[in-house]
Amino acid sequence: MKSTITDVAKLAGVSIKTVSRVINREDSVTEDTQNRVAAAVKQLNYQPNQAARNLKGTNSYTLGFVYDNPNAYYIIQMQEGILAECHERGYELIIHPCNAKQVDIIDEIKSMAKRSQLAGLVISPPLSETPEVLAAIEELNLSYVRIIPGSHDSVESTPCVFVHDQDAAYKITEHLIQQGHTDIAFIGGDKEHRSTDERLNGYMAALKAYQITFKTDYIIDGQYTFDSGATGAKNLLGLEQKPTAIFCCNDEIAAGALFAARLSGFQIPQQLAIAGFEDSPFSRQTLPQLTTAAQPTNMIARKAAGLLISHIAAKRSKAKTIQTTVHQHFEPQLLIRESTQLNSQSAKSSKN
Amino acid sequence: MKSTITDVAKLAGVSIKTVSRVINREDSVTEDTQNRVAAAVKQLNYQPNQAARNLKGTNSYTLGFVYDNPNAYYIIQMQEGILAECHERGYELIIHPCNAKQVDIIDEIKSMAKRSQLAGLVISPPLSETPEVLAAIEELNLSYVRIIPGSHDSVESTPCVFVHDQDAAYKITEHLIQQGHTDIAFIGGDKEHRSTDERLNGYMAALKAYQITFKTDYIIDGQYTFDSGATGAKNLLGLEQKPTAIFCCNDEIAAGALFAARLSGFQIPQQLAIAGFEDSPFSRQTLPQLTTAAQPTNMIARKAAGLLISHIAAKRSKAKTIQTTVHQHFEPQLLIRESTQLNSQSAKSSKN
DNA sequence: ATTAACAATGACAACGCTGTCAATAGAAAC
DNA sequence: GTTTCTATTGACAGCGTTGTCATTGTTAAT
Repeated sequence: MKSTITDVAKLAGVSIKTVSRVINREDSVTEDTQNRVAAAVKQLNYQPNQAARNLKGTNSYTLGFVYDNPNAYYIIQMQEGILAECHERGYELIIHPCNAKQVDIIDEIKSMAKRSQLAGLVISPPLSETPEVLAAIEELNLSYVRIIPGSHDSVESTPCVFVHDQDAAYKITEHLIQQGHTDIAFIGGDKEHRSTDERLNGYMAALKAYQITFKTDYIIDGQYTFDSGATGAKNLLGLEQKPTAIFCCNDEIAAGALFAARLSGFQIPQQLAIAGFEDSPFSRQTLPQLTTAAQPTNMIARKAAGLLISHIAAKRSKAKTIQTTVHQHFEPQLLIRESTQLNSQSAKSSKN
Repeated sequence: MKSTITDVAKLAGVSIKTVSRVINREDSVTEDTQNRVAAAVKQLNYQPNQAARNLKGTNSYTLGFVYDNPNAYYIIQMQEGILAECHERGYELIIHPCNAKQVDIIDEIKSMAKRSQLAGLVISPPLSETPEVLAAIEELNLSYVRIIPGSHDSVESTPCVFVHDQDAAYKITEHLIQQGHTDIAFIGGDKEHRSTDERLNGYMAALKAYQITFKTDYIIDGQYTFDSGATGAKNLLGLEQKPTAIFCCNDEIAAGALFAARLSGFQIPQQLAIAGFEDSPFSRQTLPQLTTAAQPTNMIARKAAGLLISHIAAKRSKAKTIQTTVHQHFEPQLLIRESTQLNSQSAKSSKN
């Protein structure tokens, strides 16, 4: 039933080593031989045994994904992207949820990396922003990619995928401006998260570009929670000069703001436009649905995994020039829905 | 740096086989020897190499988790539970998201099971309710556990963890009754999901137990969506004799119902009580927060993985009596929050 | 024509662990 | 005291793959 490299070799009439060569795309194999082997592989439905491949100490075909993030939706997207890439490139993935605040987090990561003989690690925010964690991995001499909000100006010599929150925030703000708004407020997320700053910067940049002077009253500190959005909106709507639009730092905040505003009798979007950020399920679980910005998390994760695998391969083949830094830009997508759009067909809401 | 079983054996002054015995908790090892080995393991910070363990064809220490579920929150909980158990018992986990509607799903599962040399599979709903998938796994002669809504009356001879949605629904309904309600409506989820029926049964049972005659008007078909909740509530509140409480089949529906009710000017919970189901993040993202029922998904998953591992171990040791069927009951937890509770301190809402 | 160089392939060991079976030692039975 | 049993331990092969190095055949250089 289960075929091994030996079976393939026999069928193809070559040695197991040659089969191995074909599998691993090494050079020095005749095209003819390659074809014969490929045919045999197909016929026997042969799958290399991962355990055996990993055993030969030198290299491994297992990646790790370490995360600490309360947002299940984000993680699942991430994970599925990484898995897709791993699958395609013949790697396995070990997933490791953890708690950044835990004392022995460093040991834990080290221990898992060792136990599973990882070839590399994919690290998502906020872990990817934690210097101690990065230092620990560096020390293990393990390859890794980080996914981080920001732009590549700031950054050192390790593979990274940058998520351009700032651009996305700019786009959203711009959209609000184009809808005719000039009194646009901003409700922020947790200050420790780099993303909050990024998004605020995008907001400011858009205002500036359109020569709208911003009011400090309109910038509200908050957290990434529903309550924070509700409170923020209540405060904003109690101002002398109310804003006509609110850009919320994520969808949860926006959902809270929307709820509070509607309860206070505001018509959305007629009297107040509200935009979120992230394209989480929350943005579709409101009435009306929220305009938001989507980062292609799945693709970002996939790209990150791809980068990592290539990096590992380069390292393996002792390439003199390992291209250590790789920049990757992802265009965020603006999802315009009913919460900001005045005219249009989408008024019939409710039935999707 | 990285120590192997040989290093441990040397340090402990025993053979590698003995170390192996201690690691795998086989019998026939003196307590004294065990201690010596354990000490050496600790001193060297030894971790068995998983790849090598898996290599010896006969058994593997890798489990698989196959899922197809749109609910990210549920999957993450599930996954973390399984991972915790795997970690504790020295197993690894390969995660495989998939699409049940895909044509070649069966082949896909077979292929992954083979490639990763899985020792067993954990299957969650709705895949765990799909006969073809189960048949395929059966054919692979692979151990597996299923997690399914229902009770053990119905079921065959494979390890299962049953999630008693009915009991939980009963509890919620009972809670509403105890709050003084008699006009209690029900908004259901998708009909294809077994859980919808289970929850409806619980609702009916509670009404019956308290001798409340139910009105067919009060039972609304729906889907597991926010919109469905909003529409359902609107209809219910348009009835001649309005219900004073609504039990929604999950939290998304409840969030929709809550939103619609508040917009129509109803005070929650004073004029209308609303309860959800699942304890998803949605239940905390409303104003007021939703009463709901929590299934301990994490623990359920953990238990399932534990069951599977034990089952595999039994099979391995050629135990004459493999206990094939295992029933496991989990007590759902009632989370009473502001959306149903009239009196009480929790009125101060909003600030958690 | 002879040699050197290179491209393509194969033989074989090794990776770290567990299964099998043999060896030892002490206890129990004769 | 000798034999049998049992509990504890160890020696060694082998899992499926890749790395190393040797071998073959072919082409280019002399």
